[in-house]
Amino acid sequence: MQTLQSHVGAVPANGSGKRRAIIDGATEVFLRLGYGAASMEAIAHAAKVSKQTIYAHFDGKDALFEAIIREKCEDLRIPAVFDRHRGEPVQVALQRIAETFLGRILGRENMRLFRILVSECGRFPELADAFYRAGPRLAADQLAKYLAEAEAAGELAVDDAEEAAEVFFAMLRGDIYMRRLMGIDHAMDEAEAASYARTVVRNFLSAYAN
Amino acid sequence: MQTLQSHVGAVPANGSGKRRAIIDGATEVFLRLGYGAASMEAIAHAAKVSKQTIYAHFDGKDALFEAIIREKCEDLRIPAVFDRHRGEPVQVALQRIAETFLGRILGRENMRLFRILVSECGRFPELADAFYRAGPRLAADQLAKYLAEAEAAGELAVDDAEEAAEVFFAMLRGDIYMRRLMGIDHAMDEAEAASYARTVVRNFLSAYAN
DNA sequence: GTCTATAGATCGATAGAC
DNA sequence: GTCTATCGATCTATAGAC
Repeated sequence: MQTLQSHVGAVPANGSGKRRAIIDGATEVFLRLGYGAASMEAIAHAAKVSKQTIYAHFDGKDALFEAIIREKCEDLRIPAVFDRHRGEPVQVALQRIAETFLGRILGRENMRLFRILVSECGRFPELADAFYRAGPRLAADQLAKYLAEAEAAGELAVDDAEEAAEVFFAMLRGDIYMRRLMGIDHAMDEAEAASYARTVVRNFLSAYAN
Repeated sequence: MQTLQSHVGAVPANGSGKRRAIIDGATEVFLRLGYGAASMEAIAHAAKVSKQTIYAHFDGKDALFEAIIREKCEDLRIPAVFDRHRGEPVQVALQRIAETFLGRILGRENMRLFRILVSECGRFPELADAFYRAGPRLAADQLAKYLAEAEAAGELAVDDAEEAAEVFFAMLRGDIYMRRLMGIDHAMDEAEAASYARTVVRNFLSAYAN
């Protein structure tokens, strides 16, 4: 087994470009077709390399799949939309958070990623866990932290911040998340998302306002 | 092409048993392995018939898959838990509805069915639609009807019954539905479900109580 | 490292005997 | 209708030339 150093060093000027091309091509093919239907030949074609070049960089189909899914999960980590802005009312902050996440979680890339993880959670349980922790769990934890701070500041009445955060995101996903998952509905445009977010925030504040 | 009459009539005493065995075996294998990973040989083995016997009853793998998924979707149609009982408070009715559905939608069979529909919604879009209409959509419509009646009776303040029904089920699914889908969490026991249902009903009534 | 060519296994579907 | 045996296609992974 070669060292990481030599492995990385062995693909310098043009080689690293190949690795990027493989990952990008594999990401596109896996997310579009799913694990089973994605053939190594289709991936090689999408990446514009030969099959053997893929096997020179990755141990096999499983390892390639793991690599691209883990990279996608890292991309999920969201910017800091949960920071409490000085003087910003809770309703405004929640509206901003809701709109941000509606755009993200209902987006095409996230849908494809979630579908493939649901399909393959039996074969790759650790990948589903990685997704959950980098996505829904992290977001809920950060919102819970925000809600707890708002409660401490006397702006909300949440006795269980973690539970409240989960309720917020559950309402945010709502029925359209299921429809999107099954390919029934299309994504919302910004106006629809803003309107739906207002409904969610209103319902949430009805239950947790001070 | 033979008539339906002759086709049904051609599998009488022992033949209809074979057809049942094929459907049962296929259901088990498809829901356990998914569409792609389920081989016709594995299905034949599970049904205790030969592969050719399957092809005598079904046009192919696609047709067999469609048949068993459609049967499963029919099984989803729920009993009448939405009827307004005379004198029953809204809170009690919603609690009963919530507990009933928590047991169903988080159950193992429903999870497996939903996973495979999410995986194959690209290949079989009409099956995903059939599931949605027989399951989540039907339930939400029935709850909306109940909520509208409760509103008319002055027991609730819902200006949009359909929206309120979707919010109710969205909260009911909550975070655990996603965890269950990805195989992270196990199903709730009855005590957990009852406790969680109380939280949902309380939050719902906070937003929509009269 | 990268290519072409192919081995080895498995799958969906079918042929032919009974 | 049901069985055994097999075809043709396709897949992952590898061998060998450069």
